[in-house]
Amino acid sequence: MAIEHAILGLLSWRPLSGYDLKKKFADSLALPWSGNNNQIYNSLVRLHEDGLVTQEIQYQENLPARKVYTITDKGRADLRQWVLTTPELPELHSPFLIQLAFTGVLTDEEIDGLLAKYEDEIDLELRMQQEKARRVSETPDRSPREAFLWKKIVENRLDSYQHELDWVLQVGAEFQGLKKDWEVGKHGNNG
Amino acid sequence: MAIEHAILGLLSWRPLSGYDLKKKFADSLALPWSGNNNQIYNSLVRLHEDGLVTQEIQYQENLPARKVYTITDKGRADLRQWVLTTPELPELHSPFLIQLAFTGVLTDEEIDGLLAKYEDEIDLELRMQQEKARRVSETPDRSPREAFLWKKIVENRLDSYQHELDWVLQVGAEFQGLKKDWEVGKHGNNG
DNA sequence: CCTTTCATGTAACCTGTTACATGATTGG
DNA sequence: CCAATCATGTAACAGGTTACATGAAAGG
Repeated sequence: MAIEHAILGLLSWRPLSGYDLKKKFADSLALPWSGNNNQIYNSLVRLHEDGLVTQEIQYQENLPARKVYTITDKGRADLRQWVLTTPELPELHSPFLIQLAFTGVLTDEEIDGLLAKYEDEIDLELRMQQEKARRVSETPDRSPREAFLWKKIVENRLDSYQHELDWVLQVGAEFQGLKKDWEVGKHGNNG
Repeated sequence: MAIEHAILGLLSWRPLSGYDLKKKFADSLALPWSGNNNQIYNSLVRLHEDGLVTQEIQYQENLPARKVYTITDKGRADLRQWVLTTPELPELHSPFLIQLAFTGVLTDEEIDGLLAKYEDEIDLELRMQQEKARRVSETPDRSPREAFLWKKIVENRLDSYQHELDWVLQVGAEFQGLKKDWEVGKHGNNG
């Protein structure tokens, strides 16, 4: 499971608690998980059972106890092997494209509206992610090589939004241009 | 659920059986589902229960009976409403980026190897999808407007592979250029 | 003889989400 | 007084996959 290896990866940098990991995932642009408890706490139990991490309970004054996890040699070996496995293809989940596929029943204007809404959403999301990327550095105290790769990973994600934005702008523009042809073609209007 | 609306969308074109739908999904570049039985047959049961489709059993000589589903007015209304809902943002699932994020333990050459493998895979997939796009037309007997939109949907998917390919080529090239700097920076090698 | 096509359906599993549950401490 | 932070965990659900199960007919 990828999230277990992502957890192992973060633990290979320094020991962390479940709560720490949760925040890392929630704040990260590079690690695309929501940081929900279920996955993290259950993954940690499995990693512990498999001997890939060790657990140390730290009792604190005035605060709940923390379970701090440290990667083991077995864990490092497992991580290394996983990182070297043959890469999988990326998958794009775009519910909007499905919607667009079945707009046959809509008017040209309704489709214009949908495209415009989608454009606004992508644009907003892109700006927010760019802003977030500017604020937080995800690779403190890491090597220049790792800093470079993480920058490229974040770029990949931001570029895919930019690419989507470019696409919708172009579709919108071409759609405008073609509307007249369609009107001529059918000598009437649609609905 | 999006796949139920995709099914409803296809049924809005013409009545189809579960088996027909399965093939449509399996062959489609625009509809990103594998076409597994579980989803399709269960979705059809739900759509039928909700009165969005009607079912007609067609008995055949020398072949199993077909259950052919036809969209109802209620189904068309439901589809129209869904198509008009506010678009959701696309999600990119890229396990490779997670792998790359934790390559700290690898040598520069091992990372080169990973990038090259990923490039090959994306390139191969892109060619296969392009070939498939050339072979099959997914919008027979549809309006020019719908043909245009479906072309754009397929373009979106192909472009996202092309974009990924461009990205990995650039990362690979930059990585080559920086290797020397890193060597100089640490006056040694890594592993 | 074996594989593919036709056609329907079920079972088991994996990954991910939101929401619920508990409970002390700190800060506005 | 209310919300946020710390910290762990569980439950219910949604969406997707592969594999199993059945069985006739056609084609190489």
